[in-house]
Amino acid sequence: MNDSVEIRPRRRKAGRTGCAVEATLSVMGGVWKPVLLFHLLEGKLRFNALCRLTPSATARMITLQLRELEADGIVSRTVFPEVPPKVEYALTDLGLSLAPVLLSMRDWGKQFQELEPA
Amino acid sequence: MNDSVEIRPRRRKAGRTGCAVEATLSVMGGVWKPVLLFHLLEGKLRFNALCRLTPSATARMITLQLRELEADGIVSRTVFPEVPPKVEYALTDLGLSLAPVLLSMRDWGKQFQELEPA
DNA sequence: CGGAATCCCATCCGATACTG
DNA sequence: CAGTATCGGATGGGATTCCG
Repeated sequence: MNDSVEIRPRRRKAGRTGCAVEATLSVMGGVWKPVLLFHLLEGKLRFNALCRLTPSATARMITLQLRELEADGIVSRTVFPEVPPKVEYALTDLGLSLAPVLLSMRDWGKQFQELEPA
Repeated sequence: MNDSVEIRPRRRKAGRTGCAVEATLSVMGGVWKPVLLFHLLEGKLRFNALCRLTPSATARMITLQLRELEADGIVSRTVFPEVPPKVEYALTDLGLSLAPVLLSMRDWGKQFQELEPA
């Protein structure tokens, strides 16, 4: 399956293109990462719980996004060796430091939803 | 060119999927919108100025993103009828209300860049 | 339960050329 | 200067199936 060729795609694309905002986006860019992180603000969650909280994303996408967040040190993944399997995701300290960003996004979204009757 | 068929793609996808964060992302989601908006926080900018401030994006993408932001009432576009042409982009009041989100993103990115020597 | 692998089509987006 | 038009390759991501 693996041709032993480390692909490593466009990761770290905008690590420091000069703009601090791009650095943030290199970590939490994408449509679902902020949503996943926001849900994790309230505490650790199992995989299926995250799926239920994010119905607009497929399980596949949630897996991929979580893997990237894990690789960036934003979330931790704990596997409990039991049957049936149980995996818990939680924010790391670094992930927790994103709280101000996530909360301001939630606040703005709440305001926006109120003035958008559509 | 136009078959008079309003396509209107996946816009308004996550207007109110229940999660306020998704509502915010439906407006400022995407890789370059936050960057463009952040630059506009400091005042109105001409098209080429935005291009210079966002070298990682092509002019084409900047145009498209600005058009979406304009349609969502986040930025305004002012054309000056002179030669050579001159177009200025600025935040609307609604766009300005995104400042807390943009600033917290900048703050986090700055911190992140400092502890990332790479 | 929590994934990984594969298929495969829709779209994104860069490059290029042209315009008022 | 500030775009638009078009093409074509790359990518994204949904659906499905299978596995420990």
